Amino acid sequence: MSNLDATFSALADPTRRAILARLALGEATVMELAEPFDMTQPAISRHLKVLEGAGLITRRVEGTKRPCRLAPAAVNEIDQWLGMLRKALSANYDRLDDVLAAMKAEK
Amino acid sequence: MSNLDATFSALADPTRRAILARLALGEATVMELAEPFDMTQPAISRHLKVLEGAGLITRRVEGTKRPCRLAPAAVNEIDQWLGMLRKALSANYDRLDDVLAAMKAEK
DNA sequence: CAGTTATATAACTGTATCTTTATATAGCTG
DNA sequence: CAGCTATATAAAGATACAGTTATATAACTG
Repeated sequence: MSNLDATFSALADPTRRAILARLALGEATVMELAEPFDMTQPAISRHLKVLEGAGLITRRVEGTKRPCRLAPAAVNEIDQWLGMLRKALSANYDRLDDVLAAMKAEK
Repeated sequence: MSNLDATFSALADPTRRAILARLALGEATVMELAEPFDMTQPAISRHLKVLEGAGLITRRVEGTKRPCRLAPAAVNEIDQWLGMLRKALSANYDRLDDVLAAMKAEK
């Protein structure tokens, strides 16, 4: 599984995106992350494992707690890949034949 | 299923990302898209349906062909969501306590 | 119109994913 | 050390997904 596979499929789950949104506010432990969800702790642990595997978060050990925080690597990787699409899209936008085709398709 | 769910899970598949990469070079028909893959035509048709459902491509009718092209909507949506993470990551990077914690974690 | 081409849909199979309950581990605390 | 807290792992079930073959549709072509 390529790293992009792991990253995109990690982001495909709304619970995991919500966890990331929470971590955007700052570090949090597993219990803190689990609290807003109507879901058991093991389920959250698994989601965190997926996020960590994708390089979207890191965890450190602090006694019995495992505080999580956002990691930049995966986001950079996505950005890089999306860059290819963005570039193609803006290039297409500038091409006259594409614009005309789009207009025809709209009617 | 939120639109982000659809978009990210569409991108989680390497075949679909390859199809998008191909479309970044310009419009292509289903057969043209299927050709490089060791996979049957129905499988590709399905992938295209997923990409269309996610708003990543559009198709027009041209006789018996259905040429596909990239669509900007989904990419914009992703960019917007990733923006939240990017912002949080750069904010964290600037915070001294986070930097120190990261250094401690490294040892 | 018959045959071929381009694409879609259906039914099915195998595998992966999300969630749960039950249990294990490891640190903290009285 | 007994028991509580924070987290992880395992087994199991339900649902979703990617692929296949077989078949349908609909437009071109001679």
